[in-house]
Amino acid sequence: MASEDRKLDVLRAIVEDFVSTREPVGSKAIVERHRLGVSAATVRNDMAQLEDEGYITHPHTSAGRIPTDKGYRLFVDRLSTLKPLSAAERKAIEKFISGAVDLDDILRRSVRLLAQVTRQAAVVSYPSLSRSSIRHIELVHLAATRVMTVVITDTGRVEQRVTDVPSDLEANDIALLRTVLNTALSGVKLAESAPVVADLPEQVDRPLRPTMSILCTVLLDALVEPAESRIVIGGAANLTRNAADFTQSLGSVLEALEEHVVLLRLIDESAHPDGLYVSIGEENEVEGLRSTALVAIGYGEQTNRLGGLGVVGPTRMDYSANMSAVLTVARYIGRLLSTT
Amino acid sequence: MASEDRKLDVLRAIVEDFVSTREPVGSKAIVERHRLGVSAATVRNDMAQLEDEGYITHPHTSAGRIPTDKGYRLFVDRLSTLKPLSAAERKAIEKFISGAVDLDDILRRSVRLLAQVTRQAAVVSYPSLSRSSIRHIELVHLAATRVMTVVITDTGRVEQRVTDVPSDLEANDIALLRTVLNTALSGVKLAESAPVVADLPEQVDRPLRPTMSILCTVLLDALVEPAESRIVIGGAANLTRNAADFTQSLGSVLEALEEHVVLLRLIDESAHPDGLYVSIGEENEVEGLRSTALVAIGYGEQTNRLGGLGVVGPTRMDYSANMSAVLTVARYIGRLLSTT
DNA sequence: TTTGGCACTCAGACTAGCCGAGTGCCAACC
DNA sequence: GGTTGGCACTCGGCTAGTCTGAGTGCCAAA
Repeated sequence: MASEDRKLDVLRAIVEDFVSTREPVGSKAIVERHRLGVSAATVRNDMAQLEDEGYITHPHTSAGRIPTDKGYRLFVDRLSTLKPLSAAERKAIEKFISGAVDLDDILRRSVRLLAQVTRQAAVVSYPSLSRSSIRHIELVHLAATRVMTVVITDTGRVEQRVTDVPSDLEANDIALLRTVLNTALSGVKLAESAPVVADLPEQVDRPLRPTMSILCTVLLDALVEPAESRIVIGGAANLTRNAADFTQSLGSVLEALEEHVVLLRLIDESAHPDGLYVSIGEENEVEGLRSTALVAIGYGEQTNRLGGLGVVGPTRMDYSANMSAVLTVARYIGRLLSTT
Repeated sequence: MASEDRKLDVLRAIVEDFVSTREPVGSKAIVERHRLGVSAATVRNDMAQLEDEGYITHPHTSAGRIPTDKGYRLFVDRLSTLKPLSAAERKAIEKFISGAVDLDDILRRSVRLLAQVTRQAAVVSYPSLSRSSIRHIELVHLAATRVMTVVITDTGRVEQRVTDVPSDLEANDIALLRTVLNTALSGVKLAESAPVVADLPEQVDRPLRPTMSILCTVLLDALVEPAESRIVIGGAANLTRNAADFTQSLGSVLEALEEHVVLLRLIDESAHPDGLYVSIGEENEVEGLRSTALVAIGYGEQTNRLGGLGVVGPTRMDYSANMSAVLTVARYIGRLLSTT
């Protein structure tokens, strides 16, 4: 029975070499590039076992080995170490993102940066509405029977809706409604806002109730996580560099990335701030991403997760580097958004 | 000398057949598929002339002809007719876009739709800030010395900024500032707002002036077209279907599409509401799009152009169909945004 | 358990030959 | 003069055959 430790070393060598060379790696190449202290024949025996156990395969008889999804999984779980980013890289991240003027800009810059650093496609989700709380509600009187409702959350997200209301409104009606809304809703978590909103029409004088009812409908619509929730994507061009790696067509990967709703759910459900989430190849729940790997993490604080971000690339990716990049960017924008 | 008219017919046949079959088209194929009333030999003579004049080329000796950029140009300018969309298609467009809840949603839906109908990558630019006018400015008191400024334009675009102000503010200070800002700025075109803003600090009592100055700085920042202006892209996956058509790599096309600043300038400068803009292959000013064709148009009204939209695809595209799709969607959202 | 040796496999690269779509040109025709 | 049929010619793409070498699997010896 071969030494378990050495077998893992062999697997690590295969993953690392395959990631950097893109070529199936043979026994000879391994003994040459890694000082394992054993001969090629021994490595071959180990490789045969690794293959039996499903960690690596053969593209064909006379080729070297490549890791399977299961092999990458083991590598990520047990063999990889986070490569901390260089001080210069951290500095660059900080500098680039901190130049942002608003939430949109922060996220746009983050995704761009992440794509650049990892050389993969990057995804950042907007801070989830339902976990943030209402900071302020503004009513803007556009015309006699036309009102714009603006909801501002503590994460800087702004939702607005325009509605027609049944009766002409005076300036002080608007002021009153505004006061009632803010008194009732300021500081309330969006997830807990529905019952509060339902109760609002009761709190105003009879003549304003129909108007308030309509506003409440609008609010509920704006406060419930919108069906087409927001996500930003960048660096899709990076996928073409590795197009050959996708057993599915590059097209279906791009399509999957454009399915914002699905992608958002993926990122938001899987990525918690306390730990990196890695999904490799067939493990992936999203059909179109079955030939890719996803490295994702939430941002925000343990107790108050805001959103998530990650990178999508070929399963043959530098997990160590990408994991640290994702982690670093998430920590940074988490801090940034928590203190805004 | 061959008949000029027939030569154009031949060019049209070549473009149409090449677009639909993706194969270089030969003289025999033309006489079979199009009733020109002449023999293959005659067509060959015409083709030789068209080639001399630079409208078509040979991939190699024993292959059929394909149009050059110049050939497509002639086709677009003189030979193509708009294929009006079917009533059902129009209905679908209207229905899908009118379900949108806000500006973001309108544009997101438009781009998606355009990509779907044309089966190309689609681009829609946000209504340009500088051409719209201010509908309302809202100040939100976040904390004693912290204020959020929200600018709402008549095109539904909302810009917000958070700032610290030098002195503690009372509720009625905010109310006063809000009134002054709105009195001065409501209805003012953004392009003409700078001098008005500069004058504002004078209009409030001395104690509030420093605060007003800061707010004015913020306003100027928000009102000047932001460097990274907004654009929405969809259907990039469609590009992969035609990847073989791009002499440059698909990657550089995707990269060009991610250069939002450049793309925005392209769309906004070239696309006027009164006419379709078509840029074919080498004509394109953007390096990364030299192997693609762009069909774009502005939306809004002649006198008040809001933004632009278009599709990007291979030069071998169905110009007629794409031009009508672009036109129809532009008209529709132009109307929609002008009446909001 | 490790190692060197050896027969075996097979993708990829290279070559040669064939096929046929399509051209260019020319002489004849209307 | 423009149009046409005929014909020789070109050349990319396909197929089949061959060769090579990297890499394996297995075995017997250390």
